Amino acid sequence: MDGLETRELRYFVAVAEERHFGRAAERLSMAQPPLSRAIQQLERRLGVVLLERNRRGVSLTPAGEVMLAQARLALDAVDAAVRRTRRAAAARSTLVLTTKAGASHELLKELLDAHAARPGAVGIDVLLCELGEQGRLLRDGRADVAIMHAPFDVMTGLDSVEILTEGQVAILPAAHPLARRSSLTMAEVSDVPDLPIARWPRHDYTYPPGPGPEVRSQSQLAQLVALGRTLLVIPASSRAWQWPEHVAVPVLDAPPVTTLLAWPAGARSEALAGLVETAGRLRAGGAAGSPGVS
Amino acid sequence: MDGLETRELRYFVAVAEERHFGRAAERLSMAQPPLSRAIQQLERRLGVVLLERNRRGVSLTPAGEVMLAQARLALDAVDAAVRRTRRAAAARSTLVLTTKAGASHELLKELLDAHAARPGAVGIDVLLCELGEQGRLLRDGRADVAIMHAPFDVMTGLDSVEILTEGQVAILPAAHPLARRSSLTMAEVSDVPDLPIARWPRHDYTYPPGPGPEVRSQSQLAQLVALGRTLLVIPASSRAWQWPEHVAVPVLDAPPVTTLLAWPAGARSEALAGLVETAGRLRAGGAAGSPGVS
DNA sequence: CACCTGTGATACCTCGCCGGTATCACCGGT
DNA sequence: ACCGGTGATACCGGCGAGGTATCACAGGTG
Repeated sequence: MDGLETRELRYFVAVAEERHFGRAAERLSMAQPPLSRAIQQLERRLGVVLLERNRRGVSLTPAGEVMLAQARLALDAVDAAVRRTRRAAAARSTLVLTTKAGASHELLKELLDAHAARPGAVGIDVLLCELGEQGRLLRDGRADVAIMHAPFDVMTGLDSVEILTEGQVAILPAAHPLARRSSLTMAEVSDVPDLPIARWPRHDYTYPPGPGPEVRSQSQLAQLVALGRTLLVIPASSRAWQWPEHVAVPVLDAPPVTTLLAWPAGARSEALAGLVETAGRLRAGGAAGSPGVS
Repeated sequence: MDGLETRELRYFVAVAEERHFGRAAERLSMAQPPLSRAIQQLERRLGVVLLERNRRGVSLTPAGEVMLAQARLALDAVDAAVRRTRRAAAARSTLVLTTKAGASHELLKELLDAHAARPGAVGIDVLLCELGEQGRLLRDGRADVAIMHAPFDVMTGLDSVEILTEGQVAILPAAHPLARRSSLTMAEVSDVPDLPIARWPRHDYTYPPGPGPEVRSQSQLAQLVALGRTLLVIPASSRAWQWPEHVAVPVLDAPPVTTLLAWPAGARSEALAGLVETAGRLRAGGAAGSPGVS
């Protein structure tokens, strides 16, 4: 009746992402015909058509979209099982903490120092990641705990404790007229003709239309900011973006950003509980929860 | 490098749960030798010893315990992928709502009526389950939404909206001395010699020690209550437990029970959002969140 | 309009590995 | 010493995963 091996899920994800059997087969290091057959078998077993075979590659049916999202989650869960089991077997266990490169420098340092000061605290490995990759890393077991930022990061499936809430500032070239202002509004910064806001790729790797430059990474964006080609609205504490030739002006009506310490819902470990308690103590902001130690 | 087919996870879970290769093989409808080999191969690929082979069956290493928990989650995620994809393909989609049999009768009826009154509301199938099975059903895709009760049910990985908070009552035989009281305390009901509180099995199927009868299902417990062999502390609205020959006495210091409508974190569907909104409107208690519709 | 190109599907074959049977090695309790 | 029950090993057979060759089809393109 059921079954569904991870192999089939991996195949489907490859085809769904590449939208092309040939490229997917190449990515999977296999020939195209068995891949076609495997997908057909998957569709037969599910009793559901997942792909529309067009003349130029394939496209996803609505059910296929659901399958893609669910298959990614399931594959992440399998990866997490492997990683967490391996780490559980390693004698000296450490916590892997992941955070967006450049964000919350002082806060992270403070947290690590406070944690290291605890008697019997386990070591913490810091794993820097891009953009909103923290959730993925937590879900597939590459990380145990993450520093994330509401309302930007998707927190579904994660538990978290609040560390810090702060306002946002606009980063502008010092010579720009707006740089002399003591404060700004979102309406003002979102429509500055000579400093259009950068555009990030969507999930399908295309870019939304607009005048701003296209960027794919934080370092590209940093370069553009340094060149005075775009402006940025970021949490006040993100020092990594601040150069001498730029100024930071508070944006009054930008939504406040909350820095959170997050972990996979249901995680149960002594070490994690200790770190979360340390974080909660660091800033006695309202705790949203705490990892259970059964 | 990695791989890990769900077959291997299923095999491991069977052996870990049965703590016996032979019984696990029988449960899997296969012979014992290939099962042994598959587990050995799994351990080799992970580079981790998961099982201690004792003379009388097997026991789990600490890493094996981690693997068991993670493998269950991963297998649930795979099942969920299948179920959600099939349901996405079914033209006329319905929501599957699950709830503990017997709990929150009136509330559920009210919710279903209110939902049915909405224009364009999708159908709702009700799936009755045992004990704290709701979370499992949500995680493996057999249900889309559940009625759960804090602080009893584990809410990790789930989003929820509060529907109702209420006190708890003790259910006693009408003839019992305590039944004439207008209220009771936990201290009083937890130590009634002739009505010892029933004991539920732990996860390893053993029972905690104590004088109370051992029960494995709600219906067994109902039978014992009807026989006047045990007492019960339950939410005031759980009518299913109330017979003419019993009385309900409020227990003043019992923790209040909150009835919640819960769904898998990250679920995104128009139909679910509608139901959640209806539930939130039903009782304008504080909403803990709402499912995103991207 | 014939032809070439690039797509996924089909036909057919091979061989790896998954599972079955038979048996062993080990040990604990009579 | 013996027997029963455990998991491990040896060996074998068949299914199915994957490879190669090829087809069917639809668009461009001269």
